[in-house]
Amino acid sequence: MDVDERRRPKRLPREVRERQILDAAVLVFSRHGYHDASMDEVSEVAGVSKPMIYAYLGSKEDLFGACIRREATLLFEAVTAGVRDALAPDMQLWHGLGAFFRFVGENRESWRVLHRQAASHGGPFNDELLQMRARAITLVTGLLTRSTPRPERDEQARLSTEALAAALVGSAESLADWWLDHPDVTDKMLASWLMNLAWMGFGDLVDGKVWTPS
Amino acid sequence: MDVDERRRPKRLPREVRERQILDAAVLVFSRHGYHDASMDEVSEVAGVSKPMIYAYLGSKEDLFGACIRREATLLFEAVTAGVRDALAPDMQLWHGLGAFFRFVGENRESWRVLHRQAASHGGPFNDELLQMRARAITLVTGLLTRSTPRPERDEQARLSTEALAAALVGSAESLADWWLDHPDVTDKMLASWLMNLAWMGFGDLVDGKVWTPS
DNA sequence: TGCGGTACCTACTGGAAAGTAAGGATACGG
DNA sequence: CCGTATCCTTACTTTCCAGTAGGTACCGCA
Repeated sequence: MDVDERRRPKRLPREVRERQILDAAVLVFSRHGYHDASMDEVSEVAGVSKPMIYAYLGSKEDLFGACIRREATLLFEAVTAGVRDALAPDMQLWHGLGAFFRFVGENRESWRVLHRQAASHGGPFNDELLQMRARAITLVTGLLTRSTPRPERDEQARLSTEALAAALVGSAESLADWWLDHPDVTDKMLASWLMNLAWMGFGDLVDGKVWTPS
Repeated sequence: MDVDERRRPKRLPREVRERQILDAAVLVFSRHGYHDASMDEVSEVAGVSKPMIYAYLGSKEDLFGACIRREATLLFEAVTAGVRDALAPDMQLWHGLGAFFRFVGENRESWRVLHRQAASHGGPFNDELLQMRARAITLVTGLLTRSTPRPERDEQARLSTEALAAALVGSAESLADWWLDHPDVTDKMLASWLMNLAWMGFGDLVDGKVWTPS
């Protein structure tokens, strides 16, 4: 009876604690945003005292940066894993969108942190996030570029392609946000809708033409 | 010599001061974000002491809400003014996009406040912003709905149309953000690119088909 | 000229939260 | 059973900033 195991928190290796702390931080940041989240709350949710966080993960900014980095990497890996290089461009896009919405559906908090909170800073971790988005845009840009038959690409064409990639990435992000308010639809429906918009355009959709995976 | 007019701030009517304060607040909020913006800095930029702000505009949240409301209203009015009801759907969209990018180009700070800062809150003014975005989505949804020839609209079709409207609105927002990093392009180019994406889709664009205003 | 009201200020308070000091407890190798 | 590295805590300091108390200067009007 000398040791009550529920009250006595076990000593755990650093690696495990760091994961717990990061998990808690993602949750708290996603709920309150960067500034309204307090280190005290993170420590409470993580079940660890505050100095541990500072010892393991550094300052609040460092902690936030670590969250962003971890979640963004996971998301990016999920998307790239979904894209198979050998496929036709439209099918690549299709799989990429599918992987994206699947990830968001399974990791709501991660998505909130990435998209809402991280975007609203001038801080250093914002770069981290912008960089990740830039990689996504690059990915899509390459996909679009490869899908154009003739390679006479002047500066104008290159710019417009990148812009369209940015627009496409943005529409996926916004659709993911819209999803938060309409939880009844599935990830597959979203992917299919956006795919149709991106590949067919409203002009064709109005005429009843649709895109379907070949 | 009894009165140095430059040092002696004139007594101004409330209306004027409120405008000055709001202008300053939009600037400061757009630079630092909601939390890193201090009322002291707002008061300094506005050329007015802090208690004036509290007397006229209320708390910090109230002030921010007032900024959002003013800027969002301006943006929304600019867009709706650009859309002529009598035109064909594609032309309506075209004019709406043009008005949107023109506004963003002429009001960068407003845009930053609206899109970046306001989105990252759970607070009450976030509703203000979400509501404004919802109105934009509604506008586009109506436009798209009217453009479909046959009105056999089941729930599924209605949902997908709204989702596409959300995606379109989001892509315009993202493109506006992308613009901040690529200042050389013009508002007309952006509107044209996005119009092509939205109406023709990549499938047609790859084939060399383009949309042009009729 | 005095009275009320509005514009406006300096200088403070209170509280929240980032970050830290200093030490306690546990495992483990010798 | 002793040393030492690691895990972990309570309780504190410090800074920053939203919000306010209380008072001054100016205007219109009787």
